[in-house]
Amino acid sequence: MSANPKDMEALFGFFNEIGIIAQLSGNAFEKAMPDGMTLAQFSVLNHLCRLGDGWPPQRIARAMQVTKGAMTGTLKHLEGKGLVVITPDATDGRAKRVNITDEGRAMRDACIGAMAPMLQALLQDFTPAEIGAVVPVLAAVRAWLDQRRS
Amino acid sequence: MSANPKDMEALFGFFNEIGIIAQLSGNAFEKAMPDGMTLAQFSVLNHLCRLGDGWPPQRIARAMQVTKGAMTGTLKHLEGKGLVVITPDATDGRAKRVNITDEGRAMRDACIGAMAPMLQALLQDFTPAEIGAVVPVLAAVRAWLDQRRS
DNA sequence: GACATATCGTTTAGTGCTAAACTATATAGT
DNA sequence: ACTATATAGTTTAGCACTAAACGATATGTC
Repeated sequence: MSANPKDMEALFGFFNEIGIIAQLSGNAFEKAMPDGMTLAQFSVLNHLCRLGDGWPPQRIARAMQVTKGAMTGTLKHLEGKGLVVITPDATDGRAKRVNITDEGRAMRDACIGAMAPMLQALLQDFTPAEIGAVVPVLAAVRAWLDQRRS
Repeated sequence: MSANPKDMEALFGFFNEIGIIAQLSGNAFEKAMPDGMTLAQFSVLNHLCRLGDGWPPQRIARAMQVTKGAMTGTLKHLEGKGLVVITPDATDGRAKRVNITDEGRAMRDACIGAMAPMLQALLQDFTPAEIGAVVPVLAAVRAWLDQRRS
C-alpha cells in the first residue's frame, strides 16, 4: 500500500495549484482593497467582527495560524490606522486585549464590498456546486496539516 | 442571476482554506528540506529539471507567476549555493541564461526525497481519488485568476 | 517565600512577495 | 539614422511570514 509515484505526482500538483491560487487570489484581493489594506489585516478585522473582540493577540494569532510575532506586526498596522484598540489586560500583566473600533467595522464592510465584484465574476464562470464540492476536501486537508503541525 | 450571500460566503471560505493550506504546507515542506532550501528555490530547480534549462530569468518568473524582481532574489540565493549558473545571453545584451548545475540536480532530488514522507503520510489518510477529484477544479480556478490578472 | 517553568508580547534576522523607479539594450517608426 | 517605445534585469520600500532570543509576568513546586 506504499505510495506509487503517480499518486505522489498528483499530490504534488495539488499543492502546487493551491500555492499559486493563494498567491494570485491574495494579490487580486489586495489590489481591490481600500487604503492599503492587506489580506492579513482584513482577516483579523473579519475575525473580530464574526467571533467578537476583546481577545488577546496570541489567541488571534492561533486562530489565524500565524506566529505571535507576525500578529504583533499586523496589529500595529491596524492600530496605526485606528481600526483596533489594544489595551492591557487588567487581570494578566502579560496579556493585552484587542478591540475593534467603529472605523474597523466600517473598514471590514468596505473590504467585503470591494471583494464582491471579483467573487461575482467568479460565480459567472463557476457554479456554487462546483466550488462547494471541493471545500470539504480542502477543509479536511487543512485540518490534517494543522494537527500534524503540533 | 446575481450572486446570493450564501454563495459569496462559500466562495470566501474556499479562498480562506486555500490560503491556510498554502501557508501550512509551505511551512511543512520548508522544515523538511535540507540546507535552508525554500519552496521558491526548489520550485525553480524543479522547473529547470523538468522543462530544461538555459531560460532567461524573466521567462522563469512568468512560469512561476512571480515578478522578475522576486526572481532576481531567488536566483541569487541559488547561485550563491552553487545550484545554478547564470551567464549573459550572447545574442541579447539585456538577457541572461540560467543553467542548473549537477549540485542543483542533486539538491532537487534531495528535496523531493525530503518531501516524500509527508506526502506518503497524507496518502494514508486521503485517497488519491479524493485528491485527484479536486485538482481539475483548482486548475480551472488558477487559470481563471491567471487570465484575469492580465 | 523562593525557585523553576511556562506564557505573553516584542524584537531581530532572514526569506519571499509586490510595485515602482532605474539602467541598459533592442526594436520599431519615421 | 534618430527617436520613441518596449523589454531584461536590478534595486528599493513596504508588508507578511518564520524562528529564535529576550524581558516581563504567572503559575507550580518545593
